[in-house]
Order: sequence, then C-alpha cells, then structure tokens
Amino acid sequence: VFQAAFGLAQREGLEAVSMRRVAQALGVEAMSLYHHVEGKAALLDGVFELVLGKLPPAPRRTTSWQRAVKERAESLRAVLLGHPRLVPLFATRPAVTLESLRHVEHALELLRAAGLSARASLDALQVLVAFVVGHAVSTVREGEADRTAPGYETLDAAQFPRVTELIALLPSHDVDAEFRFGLDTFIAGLERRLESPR
Amino acid sequence: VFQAAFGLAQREGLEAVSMRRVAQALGVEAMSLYHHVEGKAALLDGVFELVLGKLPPAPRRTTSWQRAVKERAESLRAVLLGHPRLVPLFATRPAVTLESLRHVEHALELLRAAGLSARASLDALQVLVAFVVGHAVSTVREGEADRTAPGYETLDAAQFPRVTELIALLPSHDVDAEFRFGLDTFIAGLERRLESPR
DNA sequence: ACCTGAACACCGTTCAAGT
DNA sequence: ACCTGAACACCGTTCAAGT
Repeated sequence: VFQAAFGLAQREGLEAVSMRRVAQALGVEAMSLYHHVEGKAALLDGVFELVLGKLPPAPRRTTSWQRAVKERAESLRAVLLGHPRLVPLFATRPAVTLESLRHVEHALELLRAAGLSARASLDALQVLVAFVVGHAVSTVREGEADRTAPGYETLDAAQFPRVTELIALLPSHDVDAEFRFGLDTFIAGLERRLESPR
Repeated sequence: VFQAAFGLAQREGLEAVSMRRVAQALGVEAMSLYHHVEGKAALLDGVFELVLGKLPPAPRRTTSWQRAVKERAESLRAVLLGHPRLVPLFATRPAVTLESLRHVEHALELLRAAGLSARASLDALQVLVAFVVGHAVSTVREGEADRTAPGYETLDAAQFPRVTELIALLPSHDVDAEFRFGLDTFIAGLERRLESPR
C-alpha cells in the first residue's frame, strides 16, 4: 500500500509523490487511493513510518552508556542517509509515532541508567534527535546544485581570513567525521554534567 | 521584490507562496515575475536570505568564548522562531549565502580563539548550526495537529515505564530550556576537548 | 525592457455514478 | 465495499504577442 509511494519517493524524490503517480504505479486509476488512505498527508505519514521501521532494534546492552548512545545515533543517521530523498520527511512530519515508541523507551532507559534525571533524559533525547536529523538534512542538502555558491575565487582573503583558510580544507572534508565530532562532543558534555551536577 | 513573497509566507505559510499569489499581492499579472526572478527556487532563495538578514551582527567581543557562542546560537534560534512558517526553508535551501559569510567568519574566529584547530572549528560550526536548525524545526513542528498521537491514555505503563514517567512532565516541559540544555552540554563538551586534546 | 493572455502539463480533492 | 470519470480550483513554466 505505502510501499508504492515509498519506492516512488526513493527513486524520484518526494516531490514526485502525487496521488496520481502513486495510483499509476499501482496500476489503479488515481482516485481509488482515497479508499485506503486518508489523504496525501496520511500517505506521507505512512512512508515516514516505513522508513522509521528500518531502524534496527536496540542491541542488548553490553557496553558503556556512551557507546550505546553513539550506536543508536549512528544507526539513526545510517537509516536517514540510506534514504536521502526521504530525509525531508523527518523535518516535516510529527516525530512521535507508535512505531518509534520502543526506540524512545530504550533510549530513555539508557540515559536514565547513565545517571540523568527524568527531565534531563528527555532533554538529551530530544537534543540528540534534533542534532542527528538536522545534520542529516545538511548532509543531504549538499547534493543540490549550489547555484548560490558565492564564487570562492572572488573572496576577499583579507576580509574573510578564517573562511579562506577553510576553503583549502573543504575538498578533503569528511562529513561523517564531522557528525562523530558533534556526537562525541555532546556525549563528553553529558559526562561532565554527570561528574559535576549543578 | 522578495518582500511580497516574504510577507505572504509569514502570513499564510510557505505552501501559499505561488507565483500567482505573489504576483497578485503585487498587483501584477502573474507571469511578470519571471522578469525579476529566475523561477520559484530563486524566489525562495531570496526569501531565505531576507530572513537571514535579520540575524543581528556579532557583538563586540567582551566576554568568554562560551558566552559568545551561546549568544550567537540563541540569536539564530530567535530569528528562526520569530518566523516559524519560514523555518522549513532552512532545512531545504543551501546554507551558505554571501549574506551569511560575515556571520560564518565571526563564528569561526570565535572558535579558533577558543583554541580549536581549523578543522575542529569547521566541525563545531556545522554541528552547532545543524543543532540549532534541527531543534528549531522540531520546536515549530509542535504547532501541527498531532493526529498521529498514539493516545497516551491507552499506553501500557508496564511496557513503556520511561515514556509513561515522562508524560507526566510533558505539560510543564520547557522547550527553550531543552534547547539551552543541548547548547550548554555541547559547549561543556568543547571545554573538555580543549582541556584534554587527543 | 517590461508586461500579458492563452496554453501545456500537471496538482489534491469532491462527488455522483457505476459494479 | 470498492473503483471510476468528470469536474473544480489550483500549480510552475513556455511562448508568442503586445506596448
């Protein structure tokens, strides 16, 4: 049912997902979809849950909470980057679905066991998800034609020394390493908070 | 020129921004817009830059780098939440515009002065922006009708103890405090990294 | 140079009609 | 119950024609 929309979105992008196109992919005559789905919003929600379903179940806890948090965040990132054209869904659709509750429960338990309060574990989870999704969005965005690119060659090195300095690094820049930098840094911040709570 | 599109988007949302509606708002006959703007994508880019232009200039450095980084991040968040219906633009449009280069340069200088390497300052900036934008997206998303809401009352407390525990906290949950939690924690992580570089 | 009307190839959704 | 055709009120964009 949703599989057709999912496949279409993955092949041709989210903007290609129309009631007409999806119906056509199903060999059916367009308006019939409304008997199986509420409308287009519900259709996209279905696709969203389908993607979320690809998140692997939480592994049995065998390591430190730090490593476990990293594993969950990297798994989510992997799912997102595995379906680059569907990433915008995660920035548009409501985040909480029944499908995701098991993952949420596990993540909260992880953070509580690390020593965070109930409130802090909620904050930390929301922040982690916002970061992973936000960073995935920015990663995927790179694929676009950067027509706005200000033409780096014309950049005034005297006015923008730091930017100029970074342009040399840009070709070898590793966006996955960038993600791990953010994740590790945030986890280090959590550690410090646990050592000296205020 | 772009002001009309900006006003329309702010009043009625991004999906109301069509060439026809914008032209109508200008008292002109629709297809005339193509003489002033490349197409719809360019129009949205223009609106994007217009919003970015509202970011206040970096204040003269008078405090610690920690406070300066917080101020920049909170300023960006304030601009985003000041135009809730335009936030999705930041998840769709290319991030680097000439308009934003001054801000980028300042932020990089800030992070370098704190002691980060060139590469680390790039990572940190990208991560901070991804977090601020990602979190703003999630903040704004709350305004939507959460039709997917799984009906918390039917939730199995035995199966989801941590989630159940949090539902009680939810009514009094402060999303701004959540943002500051993330920001403070990330900055604390940066501090630790500076103390013991590896 | 700038604006326009008509047209093309699309949208989501409603609704009455079919089987 | 499920599917359909026609219709409504929209889209972005092209293009030849006007001033």
